[in-house]
Amino acid sequence: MRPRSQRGAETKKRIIRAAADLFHRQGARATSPEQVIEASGTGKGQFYHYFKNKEGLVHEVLLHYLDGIESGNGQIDYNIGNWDDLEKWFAAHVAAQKSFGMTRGCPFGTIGNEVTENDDLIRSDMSLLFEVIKNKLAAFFSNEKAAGRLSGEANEQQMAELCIATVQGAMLVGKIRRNAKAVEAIFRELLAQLKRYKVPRAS
Amino acid sequence: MRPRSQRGAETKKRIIRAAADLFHRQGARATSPEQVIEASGTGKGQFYHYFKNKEGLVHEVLLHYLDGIESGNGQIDYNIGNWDDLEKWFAAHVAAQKSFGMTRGCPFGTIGNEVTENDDLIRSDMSLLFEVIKNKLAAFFSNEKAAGRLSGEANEQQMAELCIATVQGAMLVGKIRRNAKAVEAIFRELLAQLKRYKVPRAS
Amino acid sequence: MRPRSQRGAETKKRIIRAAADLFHRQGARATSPEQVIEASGTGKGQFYHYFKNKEGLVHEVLLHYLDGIESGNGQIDYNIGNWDDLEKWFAAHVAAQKSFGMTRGCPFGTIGNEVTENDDLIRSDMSLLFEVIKNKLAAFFSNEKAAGRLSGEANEQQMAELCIATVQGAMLVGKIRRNAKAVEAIFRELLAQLKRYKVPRAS
Amino acid sequence: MRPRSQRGAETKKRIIRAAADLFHRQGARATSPEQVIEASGTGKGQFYHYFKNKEGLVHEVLLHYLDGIESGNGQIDYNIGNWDDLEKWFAAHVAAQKSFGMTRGCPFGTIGNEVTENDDLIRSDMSLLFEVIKNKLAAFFSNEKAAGRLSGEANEQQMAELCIATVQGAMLVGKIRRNAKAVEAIFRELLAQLKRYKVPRAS
DNA sequence: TATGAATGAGGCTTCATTCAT
DNA sequence: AATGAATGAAGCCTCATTCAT
Repeated sequence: MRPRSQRGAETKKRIIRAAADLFHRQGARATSPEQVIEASGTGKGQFYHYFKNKEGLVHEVLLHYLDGIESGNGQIDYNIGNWDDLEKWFAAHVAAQKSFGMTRGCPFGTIGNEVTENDDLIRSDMSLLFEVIKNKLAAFFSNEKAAGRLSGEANEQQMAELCIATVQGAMLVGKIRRNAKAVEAIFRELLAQLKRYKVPRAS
Repeated sequence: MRPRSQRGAETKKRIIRAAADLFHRQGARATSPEQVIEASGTGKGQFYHYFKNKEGLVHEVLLHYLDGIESGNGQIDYNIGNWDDLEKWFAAHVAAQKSFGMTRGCPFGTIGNEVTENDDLIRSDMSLLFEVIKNKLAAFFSNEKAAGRLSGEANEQQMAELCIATVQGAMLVGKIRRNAKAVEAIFRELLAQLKRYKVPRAS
Repeated sequence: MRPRSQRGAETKKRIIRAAADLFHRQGARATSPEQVIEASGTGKGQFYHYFKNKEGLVHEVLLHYLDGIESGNGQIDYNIGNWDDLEKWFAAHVAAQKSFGMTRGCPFGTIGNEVTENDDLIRSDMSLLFEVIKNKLAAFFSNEKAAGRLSGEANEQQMAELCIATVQGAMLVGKIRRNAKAVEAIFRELLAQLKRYKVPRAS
Repeated sequence: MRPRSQRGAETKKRIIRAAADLFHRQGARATSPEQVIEASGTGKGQFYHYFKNKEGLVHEVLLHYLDGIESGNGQIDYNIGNWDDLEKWFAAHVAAQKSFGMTRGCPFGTIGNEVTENDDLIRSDMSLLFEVIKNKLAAFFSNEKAAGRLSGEANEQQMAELCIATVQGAMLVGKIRRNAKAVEAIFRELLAQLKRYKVPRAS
């Protein structure tokens, strides 16, 4: 048996994980606290003990995703050191989608899409999430540029943003079409485009 | 007073328009029939007289969008004849978003993102919608190719899909960031990439 | 084409017949005017043209049944002249039930059961219906008695009432059990009992 | 204040009792959850906390009746040891009906009559209910037979079924007619018939 | 830390009826 | 005689949350 002080933290984690899965499957709006409670095998009291309200849970789910990105413990590896890693990064997104039979989109996009004018907390969480990812991608492009392997014309920030936007849109299309091939084609096209910025190796 | 045969059709249109706006603002899931009823100035009975249920309304809203695309009466002009038109097409998306203070994403994506495993009707409507748009874009690229103005390497279908995915993702990012500049940058980057396929004019 | 003055009467009949079937299947309470309208292939206006309201329809359905009993045009023959006819009368009830796969009870009982304190019109219709049937049965017993074939101890009214009550109860049991055998057994028992009043023929 | 473990159970009982009364008065179909909630002095949430849905409530009401029959705590005593008890059993049904001014039928029949093809849960509950009652009655007849006080010709099961069916039908007729005398006459007739199976005492 | 009873607002839908043509 | 648009009350149920233990 674990030390008492950790039991609670585990319950909370269990709730967050159950919620993340449900949010991914059906969106946060369509997920009721009850469903999360049931899926996590907890009780109503626990839920409101650990989270102020449903919005608080969404917030923590997003922080959990953020942590996964920054710590490298998440589903997808955001540490991109070379073009191969970038290719794998795209591939990992399709793979994740395939693992759910192409019935889900990107977990971030699914939540982000639902924010409205009043959901400032969640919106800023999402904003941060995209920012962090952008920086990871931009860092790679910058490194390449610094090493003289990327054309001076390349705008690293813009390229990174394009990658994020395309991944979001492609996964949406993939879910709508229930078709992985479409997503792969989009990624292939984008990669082909980006690689045109590559500076040919001196022989 | 209107001829009898149009009375009903107008009420229905009014409901669809009110719904489209609410769905765009807050998503279909977060929009209750009651809100639509109120916004359209109708009664509960009328709502269910014209639509089997809420899903039926979403369906008809999507058909309405489809009609707007095909007839050219929609907000955005999908008839693209040259690179300028394409540029305008992207610009129109940002403009639309700006007109709502960057608080909304793409009306299609907003609905599409909410689709779950069981929403087969809506999913196939969305699928058709994207298909139609893709064909409009692909037709432009094909024409360019046929005219020898686009590299033989270009894959028109893939390019079109990339455009769609990027527009969807960019508008999502734009809504999350509440920032039009980001969207514009993404579109600029994408356009720059696509234009690289252009065959330089013979002098 | 029929003379104009009869077309309306036919529509009304069509509504009544559709309603009778639906009431039998699922009860009057569970049957909405809309269902009747749809089943009869009429329009809303017609319904309220011919019937004051839903209660009015139930009323007319019951009058229709009454007419069937009195005219002999109904499903079941209430003209009982000898013990064989009585036996057939019981058998006809089971047969009717079987024709619906034992999923329905007696059409009268199904409607009668639903009356509440305030349904005075329907209650008195039902009362009349039972009265008419009772008289048909009692008449038979009285004739038998007059002919010296039934014991002087026999109370014809009471016997008739017992028959009606048992038929109602048996058909309920039959529907609940989805079992014709049970109904047949009950009728067999009742008939055996009633026949004990028979005066043995002088040899 | 009550021990915690009983708080919920009492609320549930309160709902069941309120529902049983309303179902008896106006049928289950005509009774809305809201009416039950109001009559039981509970809230909507509690209703659906304790019952999956309205059908679940009907189910539990029937189980409650079943318990009343088996435990002997119900309104009517089903433990019949002699002919006097049987007579009292019939009398108790009329008495119950009278206590409501002959405006209600049998609580079981009222619910059972409303059953349709799709109400499998309720139908099987009703089936069980009738089965249990039948067994109680049949046991009495069997005992009498074993003791040589009932003719060997008597079919105990059939007699029991006849009793049940007749009670159901008679109470329906009683409610329709608003007349206790009619019910009493039917019961009198049935009893007279059944007693003819009695074997005369050896002198 | 944990449980689940309690609350009431609101979501989706059907109903019964009336009205205009 | 016929159609179907319009109305609003009500029916069934879920939601998000708080409270008592």
